[in-house]
Amino acid sequence: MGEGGAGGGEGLLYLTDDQLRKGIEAMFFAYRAFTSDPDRILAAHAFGRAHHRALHFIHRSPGTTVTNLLAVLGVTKQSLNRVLRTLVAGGLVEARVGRDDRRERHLHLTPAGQALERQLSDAQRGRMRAAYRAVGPAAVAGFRQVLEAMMDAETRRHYLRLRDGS
Amino acid sequence: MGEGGAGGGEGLLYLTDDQLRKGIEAMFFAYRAFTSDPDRILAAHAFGRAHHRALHFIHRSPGTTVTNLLAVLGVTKQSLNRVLRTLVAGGLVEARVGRDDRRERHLHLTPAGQALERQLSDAQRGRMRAAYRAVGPAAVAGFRQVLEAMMDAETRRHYLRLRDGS
DNA sequence: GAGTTTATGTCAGCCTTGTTGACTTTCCAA
DNA sequence: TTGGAAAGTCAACAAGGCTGACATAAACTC
Repeated sequence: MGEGGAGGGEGLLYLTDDQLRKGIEAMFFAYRAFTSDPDRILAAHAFGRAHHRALHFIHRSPGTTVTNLLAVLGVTKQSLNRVLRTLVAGGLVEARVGRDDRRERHLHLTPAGQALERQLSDAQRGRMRAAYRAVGPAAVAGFRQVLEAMMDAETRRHYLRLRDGS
Repeated sequence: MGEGGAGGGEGLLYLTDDQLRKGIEAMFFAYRAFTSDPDRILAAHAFGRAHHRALHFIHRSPGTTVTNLLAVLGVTKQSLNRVLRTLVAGGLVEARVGRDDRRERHLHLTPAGQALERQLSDAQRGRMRAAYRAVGPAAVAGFRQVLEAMMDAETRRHYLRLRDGS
């Protein structure tokens, strides 16, 4: 019946290649906007996007270990280590030796780190809030549902643990 | 009344900092998944994400010029030129001198370029289709609405021109 | 026809952020 | 006491951004 091979006609028009393509392009353009505000702030501090990610998740899970952060961020320890080193050197992050297991480093934001994290997340939330307000709660619910359905199982685990309170 | 300062109580709970934070984290994790399938394919061909973006938009707008592609992708000409050079050298893209204005290069995918683009977009659409199917058309509509509301005005212009047919 | 602007390409160099591989130190646990 | 996990370090490399400077051809303008 001309629905692009989906057949049946029970309202599957939203699964056509054309609709999927529009969703793909929307993700590309929106993600660029999504990172643009923090990027501007970071540039002024001589930090990059990787530093923002580290600050965000340390803020979310104070006292988290390097290994845990590694799993959440999905990068190598060498890559993360370089970022953490500059954050510690810059006085934004403190790496405390673990009490129970003294091999572990528990990561915390310093007051300066909290200030920058706040500045970055304020900017990012500002854009998100404007978008949410413009489209209303029903659209927002759909937005989150699609994003969650796109994640890999492993990634979703990390996401849900954060979403539902660590 | 305890709605995080939004006040009024007319169902503004979806605008709390906590809800916004969940949306931000969902964007981060979903975007990583979103790019993971093409990234795997590209790695096997010794290409990167930048090549994928160029292939995608040349496929979408056959005969587009370098300047136009520059505006859509939002990168410098030096950066794009490096990518285009390898795509032309690899026989995936053809740069034809313009008829009316012979300074312009009109970009087209070769059959090999079309084949790779198809492989990449099939993978990306596959993930998107599964997510769409899992949540249904209403959620998908909300997903697109939020993404479009997040874009900068300038970016949205490019997006809409593509969305509604170039 | 001369001068300016536009479209494109190119060279050189820099930065961030990712990668792999090899190795060391620390230290918990069997 | 020994094996292995956690953490850190060094070296080298690549992708893909960036800036600045410059070249060329073509189109446009006066």
